Amino acid sequence: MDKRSLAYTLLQLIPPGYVTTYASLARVLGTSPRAVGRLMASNPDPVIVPCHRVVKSNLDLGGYSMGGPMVKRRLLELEGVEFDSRGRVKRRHVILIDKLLLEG
DNA sequence: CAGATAGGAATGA
DNA sequence: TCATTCCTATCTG
Repeated sequence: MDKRSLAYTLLQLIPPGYVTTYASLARVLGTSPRAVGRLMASNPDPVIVPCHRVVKSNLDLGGYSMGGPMVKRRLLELEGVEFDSRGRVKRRHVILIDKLLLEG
């Protein structure tokens, strides 16, 4: 299984109202966070893949191709994700998927 | 090979 | 907490 497919599969484990981080995905994939960003940026199916549920490790939004970060934030808010006054995702919405796999 | 990226971690204040 | 600095994997030319 190539890393791109695996990344997509992992994203499907993140339910609406939650997000994960580039670093967390990168640890599972065995690559770098930047490479994960690459995978998303060159995403052929940005609608099928919920790539808006991936944010930076410091809980900043990160980038988004389809309309910019503003659109990304709207999508997350629609799913129930809350932001603080500085535009960061609140902690209770964050799922570190690599830790999830370790505990499970 | 050189440059650019939807990032991260260590460091210092 | 913030800004600075350096690092990484992958893509493009």
